[in-house]
Amino acid sequence: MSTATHDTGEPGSVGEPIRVAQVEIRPAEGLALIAGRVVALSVREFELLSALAERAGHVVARDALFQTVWGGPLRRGDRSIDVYIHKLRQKLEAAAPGWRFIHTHIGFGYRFAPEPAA
Amino acid sequence: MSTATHDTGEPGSVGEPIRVAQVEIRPAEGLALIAGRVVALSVREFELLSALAERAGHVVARDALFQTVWGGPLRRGDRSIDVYIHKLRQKLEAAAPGWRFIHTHIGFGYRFAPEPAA
DNA sequence: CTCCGTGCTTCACGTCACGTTCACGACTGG
DNA sequence: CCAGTCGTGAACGTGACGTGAAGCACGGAG
Repeated sequence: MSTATHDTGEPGSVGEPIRVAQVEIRPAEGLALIAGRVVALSVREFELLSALAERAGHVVARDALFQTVWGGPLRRGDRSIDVYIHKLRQKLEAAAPGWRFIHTHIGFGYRFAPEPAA
Repeated sequence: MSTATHDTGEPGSVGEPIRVAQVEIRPAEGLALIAGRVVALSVREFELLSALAERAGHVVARDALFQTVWGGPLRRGDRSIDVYIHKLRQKLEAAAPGWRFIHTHIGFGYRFAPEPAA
């Protein structure tokens, strides 16, 4: 099931690599590896992916996501999250064709979970 | 670990996960797991399932159900409940073929209880 | 200083999911 | 047989999300 790493640690301590299936995130280096390939991510993209991957398998609310990555309350009508989810999905799919990583839960938020494209 | 659980202990409020047989409900995430599979539910579907599962094994009156999920008195002729029970049954059966979860008690309401279809 | 590339935000518009209501058929109890 | 209740599919208005492009801000190169 879950990749052992049941993180009991706080996300505040940047340093622990996150591994979920074929996805590896190295906070210390600002680097992400998907299916063995290096994926260049910007700061926002990287933190968004981290926030999602840290709670892999769980739905993360848009609210909480924005709070974590942007550091403030999500203003109504703000579409930044959507845009960056889109950019992430593009890069992830480019690195691992045939896989889906970020799932939308309308009205709630997003869930990170590597699955075959079905 | 992460979010400090705001547990009011109130039934119907967002709080602890509900587990009944192979069904797991996570109110905080709007997520349901049936037989180990993630079942994406809309807000209404999710709250309806929660309301039923919270009183698993008991018959919940249509009145009470509507009050809990829709938050108002059930208007005569309103079929919303029926429609959403139908949607729920579809998704539940899709996730766990051969099982029946929601049982009709004509004139009274519905009862949540996982049973083999046989 | 000016030019230019990169990254983040905002805007516009199309698409789709959600929730409500309607319609019709099947079933129940009297 | 009749009236009421439920199952189920479909239509429809609304809002949420996906997505491409434009607009800013910033920093480095020339």
